[in-house]
Amino acid sequence: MERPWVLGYETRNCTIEAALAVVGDRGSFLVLREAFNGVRRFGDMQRRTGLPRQILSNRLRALTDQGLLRKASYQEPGQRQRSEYRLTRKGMDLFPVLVALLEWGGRYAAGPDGPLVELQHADCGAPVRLALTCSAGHMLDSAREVQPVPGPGAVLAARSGPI
Amino acid sequence: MERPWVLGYETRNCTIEAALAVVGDRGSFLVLREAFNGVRRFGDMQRRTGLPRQILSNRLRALTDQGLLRKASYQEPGQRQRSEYRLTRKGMDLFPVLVALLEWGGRYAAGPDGPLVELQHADCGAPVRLALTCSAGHMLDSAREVQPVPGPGAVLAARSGPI
DNA sequence: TTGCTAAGTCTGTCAACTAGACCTAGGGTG
DNA sequence: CACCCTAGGTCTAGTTGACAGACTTAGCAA
Repeated sequence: MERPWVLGYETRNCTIEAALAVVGDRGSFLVLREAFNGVRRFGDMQRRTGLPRQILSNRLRALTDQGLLRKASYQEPGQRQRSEYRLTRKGMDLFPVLVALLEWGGRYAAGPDGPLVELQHADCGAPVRLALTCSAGHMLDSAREVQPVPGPGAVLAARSGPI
Repeated sequence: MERPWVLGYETRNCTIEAALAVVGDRGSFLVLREAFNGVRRFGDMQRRTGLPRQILSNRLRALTDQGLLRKASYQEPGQRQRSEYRLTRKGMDLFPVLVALLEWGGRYAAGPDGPLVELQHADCGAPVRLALTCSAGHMLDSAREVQPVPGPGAVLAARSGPI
């Protein structure tokens, strides 16, 4: 059997791993999900994610430190000043990850009633989808049509023993 | 400030949450990353993910139980029969999630040298991208152009107190 | 002065992760 | 035969992290 080429390369500095270091836990995903739903306040986040307050606090701080969220102040009439959390551009750019999870969950893990939330194009109201395409304009239906190749950051492994 | 409509609805049975219940941890993502790279064997997975053997064992079993991987046997000449793990269709359909993470990581978390792996369309060799589109054919550039609306599974919350 | 609320922090318990040693089955070697 | 080698695990002990629930804080209102 032919071995995949990646086995000859280092794994260090993988971009997926770097991304997972920022959002690689359930809590962060739930927080981001709510942020994309427009939820901004601590208490609302807590009710909707079901996370313990401390975990939520940690996640919000971590996501803010990483620049995915930005802490802002708001004040309702007759209330003191409070904080809310808003997505930054960096955070918003994670949207495709959430959409991909939503689509997969809808296909394989949904309840009988269908999804709780659907996504519409704000301009035209049509449903939003993720599409895998190539820059030559072809649509890809499956991971099988994709070939991983070494990128510019690929480093040959110091081979210890036979590969 | 207007409150987001989701606050009036239940959070139960969210499809994102259901998806996260299957793959919502770092280990599972790393295993899937390697599976998409073509890695199939326990030892190779262990070296490349850096996961402790026990965690890897747990994740492989969990992903197999969930039907994302399938355990198969292989035998090299002069070797005893061993096991390998291959992606099922259900597992392969998670590919967009990994691609989304890869793209985000490439933009915001990559090292100076660029990505380790690039994705090519197997047929034409052009680089593969994930695109957010609507079914009317528009391309969306940002999460801001997306409007979440209640889906068929949305359930109004039993309101306790003012919303 | 007391109470209310949002947004936290503190504490104790329990589950999960981690490192590292150990085990096992089949084949090769002396 | 007796022994070693390897892939693919399991076992154990120690540490970290998640969780539930109580407590704290700041500002406004009665």
